[in-house]
Amino acid sequence: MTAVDRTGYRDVREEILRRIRVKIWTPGVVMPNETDLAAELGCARATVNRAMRELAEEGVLERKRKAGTRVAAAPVRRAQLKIPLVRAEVEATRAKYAYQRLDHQILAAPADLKRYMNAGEVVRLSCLHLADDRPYQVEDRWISLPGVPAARSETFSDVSPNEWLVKEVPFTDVEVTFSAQTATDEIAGLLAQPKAAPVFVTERATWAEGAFITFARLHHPQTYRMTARY
Amino acid sequence: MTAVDRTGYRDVREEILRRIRVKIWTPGVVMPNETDLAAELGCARATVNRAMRELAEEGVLERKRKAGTRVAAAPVRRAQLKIPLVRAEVEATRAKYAYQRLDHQILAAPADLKRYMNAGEVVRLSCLHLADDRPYQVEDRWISLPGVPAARSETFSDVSPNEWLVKEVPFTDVEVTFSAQTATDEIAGLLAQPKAAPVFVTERATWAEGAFITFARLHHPQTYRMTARY
DNA sequence: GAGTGGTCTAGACCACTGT
DNA sequence: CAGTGGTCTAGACCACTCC
Repeated sequence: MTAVDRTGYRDVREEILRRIRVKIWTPGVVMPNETDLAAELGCARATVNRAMRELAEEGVLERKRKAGTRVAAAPVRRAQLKIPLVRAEVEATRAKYAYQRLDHQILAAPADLKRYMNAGEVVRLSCLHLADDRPYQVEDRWISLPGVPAARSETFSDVSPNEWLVKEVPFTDVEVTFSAQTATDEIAGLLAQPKAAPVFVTERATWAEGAFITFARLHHPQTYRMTARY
Repeated sequence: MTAVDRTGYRDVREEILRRIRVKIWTPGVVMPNETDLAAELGCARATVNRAMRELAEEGVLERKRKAGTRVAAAPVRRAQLKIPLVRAEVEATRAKYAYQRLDHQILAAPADLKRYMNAGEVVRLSCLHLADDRPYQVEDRWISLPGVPAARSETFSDVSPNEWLVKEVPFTDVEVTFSAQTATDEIAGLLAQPKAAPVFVTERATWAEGAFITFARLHHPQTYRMTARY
């Protein structure tokens, strides 16, 4: 007895994608509206709405009130990038995670950070993250003391700034940027890479309710891969 | 007259985030269930559900049936990465886009692609994308002929494989990988970069309904930046 | 002005899973 | 087995925007 069950939003989603693949609906062309499609597929309008809304968020459909829903003509697909703690990232590979604080100072905000904060002091940190005792990531970090006063009395000798900040100032607004750069001699040395080796650099700026919190520059050796699906 | 309106899912979302920031709810601790929170905030359970569900998708909350909802203890935040066509990416910077096909052959699938396809022929392409007549991206691409038979008769002399494929085989499943690599002499030359310069490499493998479609390796000069917010 | 998506509600049943 | 989230429904009102 094939239990056909009810038409769920996943079914609607798959049916929509199928019709696009089979070219029943082609890019730029208006599809049926929610009410009609719901009637055709035998489900509530809300079910169709959820399916279409999520496909629109992923960049597959374009929706406009009154104008209706179309298959995206110039698709801008959206991939979800998972951003874990370094520790979790390392431990996910079954490697042993270790952390070393290399440098720790308090100083006036340097010119580099002018984009993020005009004045005030910062905690300046340099750290090394290891996987199975091999260098995994070099972290250069600046924490705004106006933004996070509690950072002044923290030494970061045992807890990485990443983990400390997540507990202290959770769920901030973040901007990440990825690029390929030439390692400085210092970074190359720390990562056990040849001089002028390419490094994968993640730069992360963080705000909480509009107030600047921290900026981090993370350097990975050439072997590093960042992956996403969509 | 302050129009207080109804409590929408965005309001619920903000209220939840506020309570986390103010540490009313802290990482690892169970929050009220949907029914109770809906009653407290004066809205329907479905409204709370949508807010909590979306926050869970972003990695802010962890939800389990029966166990309830908690603030994520080891937050794995999720950033949305927008992946446009190269043309759109270039034109978004108000630069003039141009495309050159450098090489075009049909050959047996090389060993590199064993991970994706065992046998059969492929279209092998090498292309250059330009922004204001300056090299922007070098594209190495392999298109599976078993997967996309129509590719055999296409020359790709005017239309980039990216754009052609999007129209021919829309909305596929994709895996993207980003890394920093050392440019080969050929790539460095095409990108007008010094020898052994670091390049930002995007590798993209594509399937449609389980069938392998194409693999592309995209090389960007060191100046390239990829950005996301969350 | 009219049609479309955007959202909310109240209620229901179900699926999963901790205890 | 009982509590929680997951989803569906039918109906409603609203906001936007094309015509």
